[in-house]
Order: sequence, then C-alpha cells, then structure tokens
Amino acid sequence: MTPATTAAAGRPAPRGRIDKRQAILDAAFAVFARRGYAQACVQEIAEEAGVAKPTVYNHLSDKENLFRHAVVAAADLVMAENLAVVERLRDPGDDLRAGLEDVGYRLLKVCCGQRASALRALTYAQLATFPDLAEVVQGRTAGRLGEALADRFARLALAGRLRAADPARAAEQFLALLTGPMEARSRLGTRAVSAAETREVAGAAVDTFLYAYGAMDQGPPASHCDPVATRAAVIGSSAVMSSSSSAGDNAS
Amino acid sequence: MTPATTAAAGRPAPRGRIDKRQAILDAAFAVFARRGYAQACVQEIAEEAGVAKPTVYNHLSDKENLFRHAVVAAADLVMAENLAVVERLRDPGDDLRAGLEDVGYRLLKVCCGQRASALRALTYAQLATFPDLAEVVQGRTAGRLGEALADRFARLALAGRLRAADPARAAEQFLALLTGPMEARSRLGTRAVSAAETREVAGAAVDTFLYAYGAMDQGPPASHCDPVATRAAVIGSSAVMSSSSSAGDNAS
DNA sequence: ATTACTTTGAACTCATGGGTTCAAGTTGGG
DNA sequence: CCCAACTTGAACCCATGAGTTCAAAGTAAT
Repeated sequence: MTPATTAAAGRPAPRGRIDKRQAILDAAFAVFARRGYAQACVQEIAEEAGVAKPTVYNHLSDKENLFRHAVVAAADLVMAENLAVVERLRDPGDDLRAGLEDVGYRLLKVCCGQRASALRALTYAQLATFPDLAEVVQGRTAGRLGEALADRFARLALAGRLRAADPARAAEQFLALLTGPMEARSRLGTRAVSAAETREVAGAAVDTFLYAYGAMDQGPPASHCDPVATRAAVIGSSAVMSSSSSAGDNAS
Repeated sequence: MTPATTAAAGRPAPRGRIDKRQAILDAAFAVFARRGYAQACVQEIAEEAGVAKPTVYNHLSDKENLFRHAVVAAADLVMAENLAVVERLRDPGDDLRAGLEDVGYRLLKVCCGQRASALRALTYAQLATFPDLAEVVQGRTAGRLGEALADRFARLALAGRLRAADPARAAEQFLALLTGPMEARSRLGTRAVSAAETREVAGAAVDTFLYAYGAMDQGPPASHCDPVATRAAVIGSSAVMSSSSSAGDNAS
C-alpha cells in the first residue's frame, strides 16, 4: 500500500503514477521535522520523495498546504499508536498497578518517539504562523487520547478497581504525570531517555496516580514502604541544596 | 548598571548611547514571539527598538546571537517570577492545602503568561536549528524551578507536613500536574484560560498531590468527600462517551 | 572647540527559495 | 496506434531578507 514509504531510496524514480502523493507527504514530514518549516525547502522534499518539484505543487498546491497535510497525517499516525496502547486497559490483569505501568511505559515510548517529538516541535514552532494548527493537532491527539483513557478509567471505577472520581480529570492527570516529567528529562525531546529511566517515570506516575485514584484495597506501593528508600529520601532532602541532580540515583 | 531595564518605551529615540542593547533585546524577544524566528526580520526589530539596523549588528553580531540572548534574557525573567512564587512556601499558613493551591495558581499564571508561552514556543520552534538552546533554557527555568520546589518540599516533609518522600520527584510531579493539564486546556498557549478554570486546575493538582504526598493528618479534600460530587462523578463516568467535555462543571 | 566614538539612514550585495513555465518524455486506456 | 493525462528537469522570475558599506551627524568628555 505504501511502496514509497521508505522514500528516497537509490532508485532514480519508477516513472508513472504510483502513490506519489503519499510519498510526498511522508517525505515532507521527514524534511520538516529535520529542518523546521521555514528552513525546509520544497526542492529537498521533492528529492526525498523521489519526485520532481512541479509534481509536489501539482498534488499539494503550496508549501503551507503541504505542511498542514503532512502534520495532520503524522498526528493521525501517532494517535493510532496511542489508542492501541490504551486499549490494553480494556482487560488489565489482576495486578492493576502492573497494567497501568505497562500502559504508561508504552505511552511514553510513543510520545517520546521520533514522530511524536517532531510533531510537537513542529506544532509549537508554527503557533505564530498557523495558530489554528494547534487546535487541529491537539484535537486529533491529546483530545482523543484523553477521552479514550477516561473511558477506560470510568469502567475501572465502576468495577471498583479505581476510586469513584471524575474520569476525565483522572485521565488528564495521568497523562500529565507521564509526559510532564518526560519532557523535562528528555530536554524537550532532544535527549534520548533510557528505557530504565522511562520505566522509572512511568512507575512514579502510577504510584502517585494510585495514591489519588486507587481503590482502598491496594496498599501503598512497595517502593514507598521500603524503609531504606524512605530514609534515603529524607536524608537526601536535607542535602538537596548542595546536590545538583537527584535523577538516576535509584530506580524502583 | 541597568538604567534602561524598562526599555523600548514609546520614546522616539533619544539619540546617544543609552541602553540600546537592552532595548534591542526586549524588542527582539517581542518580535520573535510575534513572528517566529525565521519570519522575524532584523529591520522590524530595529524599528521596534527605536534603533537603526546597523546598531543592532553593532551590539549583537548576527541574528542567531540576537535570538539566543533575547531568549535567555526572557527565560531569566520568567524564572525570577517563578522563584518569587515558590518562596511563598517558605512559610505556608496553617492550611497547607490552601497554601499549595495559592502557589499552584500563581505558578500557572506565570507559566501561561505571555512571556512564558512565547518562550516555550520559541524554544520548541528552534529545536531543529539550535538544539542546544533547549538545554540552556530548560536549565534556567524548569531545572531551577524544580530544585527550588524540591527544597520547599523537603522542609515541609521534615516538618511533618508532607510525607517523607523524594522531594525532587514530588516537585517534578507537582509541576507536571499543574502545567500538563494547562497546556492541553490552553491549546499550547493559543487560547486564554479563565481565572476560574486555572484555579480549578490548580485545585485538582493539589488534591492529587496531597493524596500522594500529604501527611496522614489531613483528610481527603472536601470535594472528594462530598457525596453529591462523588455521585455525580460516578454517574458522569458512565455517560462519558457521549459527553464531549466535563470542564467547568464545578470548582472546589 | 577638538577629539573619539557611536548612531543613523539609505543604498547595496548576495544568497535563498517559493512558485511557474515549458518542451520533452512516459504511461495507460481505447 | 494514438490521445489525454501526468511527470520531469531545467531554467526562469521575483520577493524577501541577512549582513555590509559609508558618509553625515549626533554625543560625550576633555
């Protein structure tokens, strides 16, 4: 279905009418992501798509249009991945904490992946030029994701596995607890974050989330009951002014 | 040393050597914020600063340099505001929840203000072109802010007003609970969020935060104990698929 | 007033790149 | 075989804007 998804392979271009359009959109997103909107030139996009410049203008009238379509397409791709992950909460195992940590970890992997990072950067970058794009992208990603999560949380609450509370708020905060710390640690997506650290962030998010939204029957998380960890935290707190960073000290 | 920190006032330009430099930096940030890096032209910045174009190049060698200095200056301004807010936690009143809500609300006002939004947008926008800028800005804003918050939380924990836990993690999550939902609701800063909604976000963040990090002595928040509110949330959860938004239902 | 320095405006150079044009193919269907 | 539609490459037009040059003028301190 997408024979040119790889794009810009050595082939000098198999003339004819294949999926030029799709190839162009893929190449466009790649180039925009790499260079930014203003610095990306249509010529380069055409080359990366294995297509001539006029062909680009033939399919997508101008640069702005090209950009919008490429961004929306990428947003839909990211969203599909995220929704697939959230579906896993439809039947969490006996261990809700483990299930949430798994979902959290997978969401983080998607949200900090190449596509999602580039998408966020591009959207932010063009806030000044195309303010409406923020709404479109947000509506196709965060919005739907929040709704899907809220759906799952609502069912879990009815099943007595989460406290009865506004599921929309729970979803909103669950996502915030995941992505907020990740954004900081990945320096807005410029630094790679190890799987271990990602897992740690997910674990911390789920801990806090379950404190607030967990049903009564599940005790506090193991890491918080561990007297050693707790002691260390308290000791560390008095020395926090002198130490520059406390990340990566010890995982759960 | 900085007599013209106010800068760029309406004055049609009192010829001579005042603090052209500061005026230029202020104007630069304003124009960059309004147009984005690539679309901002030095000519316009010069005009806005009430200065001739060569003067700009005289003080700051080229456009990139101008941008970097302007962004860093703005970051420091935002940071100063944030630190001042966090200082209020040095002596919270008897009501810790109220104190945290107050600080949360004020932090949100700063982080969603004109400068902070523009700063975030500009930083994201130039990730592709100046990847190192992310680190610099992050280090001057989120980094310091997190440390300052962690300091306050550490003291509160020692005083027995928060649970003994890693203060850095608590700070990280407190900020995430505040800014995450706000970013979504303000559409990345493109939409104005009412004071009431901002307060609601702060309240929700503090609720969740205290569930996870509060000392035992403070019961769950009033809004969560209110049987009416709880019932409403449960009822709402079964209808969550049909209703589009649950924002603005009821504040604390 | 003289000197040393900065600012100014305006014109200029030059590179980049969006978008178009066009003649010469290439493709596929009838 | 031929026509219509599409693609191609290459050249082209033109707007924008970074960065420079320079002579004239303002400013400050001596």
